[in-house]
Amino acid sequence: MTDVLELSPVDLEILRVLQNDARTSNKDLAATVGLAPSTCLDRVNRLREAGVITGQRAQVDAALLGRPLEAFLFVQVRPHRRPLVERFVAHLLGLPEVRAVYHLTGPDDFLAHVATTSAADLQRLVMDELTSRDEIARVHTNLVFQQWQGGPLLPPEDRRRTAQ
Amino acid sequence: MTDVLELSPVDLEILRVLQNDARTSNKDLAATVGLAPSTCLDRVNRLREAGVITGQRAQVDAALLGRPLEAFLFVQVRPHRRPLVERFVAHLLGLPEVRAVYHLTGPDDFLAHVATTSAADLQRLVMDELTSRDEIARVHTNLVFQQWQGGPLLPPEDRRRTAQ
DNA sequence: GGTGAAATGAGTTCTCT
DNA sequence: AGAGAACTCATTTCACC
Repeated sequence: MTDVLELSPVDLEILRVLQNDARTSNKDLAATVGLAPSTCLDRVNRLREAGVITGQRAQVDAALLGRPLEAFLFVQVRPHRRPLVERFVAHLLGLPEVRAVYHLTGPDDFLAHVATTSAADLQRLVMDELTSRDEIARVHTNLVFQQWQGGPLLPPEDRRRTAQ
Repeated sequence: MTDVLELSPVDLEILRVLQNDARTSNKDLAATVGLAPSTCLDRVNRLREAGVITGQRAQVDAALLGRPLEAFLFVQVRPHRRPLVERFVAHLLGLPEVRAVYHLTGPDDFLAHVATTSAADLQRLVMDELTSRDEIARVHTNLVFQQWQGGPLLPPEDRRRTAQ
């Protein structure tokens, strides 16, 4: 848990591989980065303990799960005070449609990424779960046409993107 | 690759567990969902082949990697035509700061989630990589104060959130 | 579809460098 | 910090229900 993290080139390679596929076996990972499996396992464990790797989650196809309509909701919370805001965020995170919530600067305080079954479901979400609440001043809704994920996140000095 | 996916309660349990931790061992997963390991492995493979599970990525702490300042960039692309838009998105995805890109409805066409090293780095990103391009009409920048991830994404009929 | 045993292969520990 | 052997345990296959 040091503030100044020393990440060797090998660590960066590990982070790159695991951000592409978190289920890469330790044996394969070791071969890719040029270490013995035992040594490689050690480095991965260090990265976990240091908090650099925070978790690994399976990603799912929202449309195949019956949620083909995604949207971003821009929400203005009226008295922008902490207790109200915390309860509002907790409420959002309890909804099955919510993929992520962001607290932002700017005129709209919160941004929620949601995945809904239909336009009717989206309308219900906005009206019954958001605008019906006292603390919600305004909600703007924008649909998601398409989305892309960036490559692995790496420290600034190691700018190189690999082919894969 | 069927259009109508039949997801049993066991499949949903599997999706829930793997969205929490994609490295859950097949043995543990089988025990959790109440199947023999061999059967469980079969179901997970089916979910992969059906495209329901699209991948699994390690998540990293952007701040610990030296990127403590995250932001959303709202970008208006001027002639909103396909070839221009595709090159613009490809350019964005090639930048090491970009975590995700979304094509949206509304006045701002694109939304980019970025992780930068500093305000100066963010300024450079906006000015040198975005506003300097001919097709970019406008960029609005909002900083991210805090962010939260929603729970596992599940089909609409199975609304229940588990305790975790 | 589900199971359990058997074979294969990986994860993990330990000692040594 | 890294390596390699040895041990342990999980993954995967297959014949059967």
